[in-house]
Amino acid sequence: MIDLKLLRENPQHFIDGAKAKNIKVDISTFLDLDEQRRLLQRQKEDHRAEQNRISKEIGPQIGKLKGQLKNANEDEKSQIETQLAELEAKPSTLKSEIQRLDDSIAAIEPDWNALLLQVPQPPDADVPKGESADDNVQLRTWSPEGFDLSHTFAENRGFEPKTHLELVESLGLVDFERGVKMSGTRHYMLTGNGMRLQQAVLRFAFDLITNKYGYKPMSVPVILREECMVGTGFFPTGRDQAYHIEESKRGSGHDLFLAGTGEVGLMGMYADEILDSSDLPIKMATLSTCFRREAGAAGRDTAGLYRIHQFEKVEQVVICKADEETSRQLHKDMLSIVEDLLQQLELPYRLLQCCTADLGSKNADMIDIECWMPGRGDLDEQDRPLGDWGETHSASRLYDFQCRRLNMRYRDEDGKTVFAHSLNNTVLASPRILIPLLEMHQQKDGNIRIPDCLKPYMSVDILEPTHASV
RNA sequence: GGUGGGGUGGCCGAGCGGUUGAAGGCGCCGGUCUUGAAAACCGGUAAGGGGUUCGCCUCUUCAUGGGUUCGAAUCCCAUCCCCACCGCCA
Repeated sequence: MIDLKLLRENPQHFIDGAKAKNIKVDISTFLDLDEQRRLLQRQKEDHRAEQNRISKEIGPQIGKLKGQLKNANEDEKSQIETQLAELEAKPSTLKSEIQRLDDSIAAIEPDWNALLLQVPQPPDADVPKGESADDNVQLRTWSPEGFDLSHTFAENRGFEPKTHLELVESLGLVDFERGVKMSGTRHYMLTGNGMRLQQAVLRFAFDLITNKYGYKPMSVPVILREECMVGTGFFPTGRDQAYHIEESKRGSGHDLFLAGTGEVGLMGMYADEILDSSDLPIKMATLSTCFRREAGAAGRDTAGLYRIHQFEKVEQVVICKADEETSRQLHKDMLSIVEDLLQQLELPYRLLQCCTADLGSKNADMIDIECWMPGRGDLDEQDRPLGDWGETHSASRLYDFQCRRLNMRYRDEDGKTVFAHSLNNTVLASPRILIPLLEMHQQKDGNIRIPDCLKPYMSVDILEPTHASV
């Protein structure tokens, strides 16, 4: 959520921000509603103040009279009752007026609130303007020794690469058919060494972030209440991307949603809390199953492990003090952890500065990391893919946007409560990471070399075409 | 699923129709004492919204939403959540 005061002071900044992000939200209607709401509220409060004043004045009188009433004779009784009726009638016009104002406010509030939740965080000034993901800016690339990104895979390695689809088939690493049989399109099963490799790479990533970089290991719920989804900024905009469990329709409690990322649980855990500032920055990592409906992606990346409904992800989240320098530095730190990881995995990657149009509603700034995937991209004359970058990581910098929505604060030196800043980044998501891992480490004979960093986590050094079920 | 008990400030906890925004304690801040610290003692210490001549003023908030009442933390209804025991069960 954006800062309402800032919006009132400088609406143009938010109008421009939404426009840069290609997000449609009617800010001028919101401001009208906001003005009306404030006016009504002020009137109501004036009436309330008056009512409270009267109430304080007549309260003790009523109490006294009621006491007298008990041991009064008939004449006195009727006199006292008249006085009581007079006193009790005093606030009645105020009451009905307050009721009327309340009703008016209640009529405005839902629209007011819905619009406020839709106002996106404006992109930072140093984020490049753009119309689509095509305008993202490459910051730098890295590739392991002996792999020159200006040449094709074949030129580097001396043989034509197979795609990950071909590799998982020949090596028996994935069973797509049965995954689809049970759950439908975009489902899969990792089998044998496929599952071993995924477990290895996840565990390697989790150990790296928690042991080497000191992030606190956490488990999180992935079935969450709507408040968590709204609080983290995934709702209302991304509502159709989440699986919805309609528990309320079964007469029990409330609805639940499946999280698309561990971030929801890691951030939601501190909702409505005032954190101890000496605990900041809080650095946490979780390994969780992620669920995405991929609504609107029909027809895109339908084959293979790239775009699927269920996957595993190691996620890093940082909650820090509300200081731009601090959160910018932490953002860089989080990216460098991923660079360390990908370098150990010996996977070529590039850093992409996302342009304004690609940021989504919650981010002030986002940097994606893409790995080189030889099996992706346009096809050559032989109908073989030329290779392409594929997104594997996304590092978000959000200022206080999430913490505001989650009502997550800390106390600063002066004892004032301040909304914290939050950041998050992928550490590693699988099976998507298996695509570059398999494609880049394939050998001429079709086997897969296991990089050194994964060897402690694997029972084999090389993946060979053994029987799929082993 | 059944029965019972609960949800109060940063935390613990009292209050069960009227100066209760809320006793008491812990924590935190300031002071006295001390060479310094601790202890002890004294004082202060909620959040959010609106307005402001930036001194303050004002409204809301005791799980949430309704209701009763001149007046609700306190009574009634609904919902959510937590705990205990029993049943079932991975």
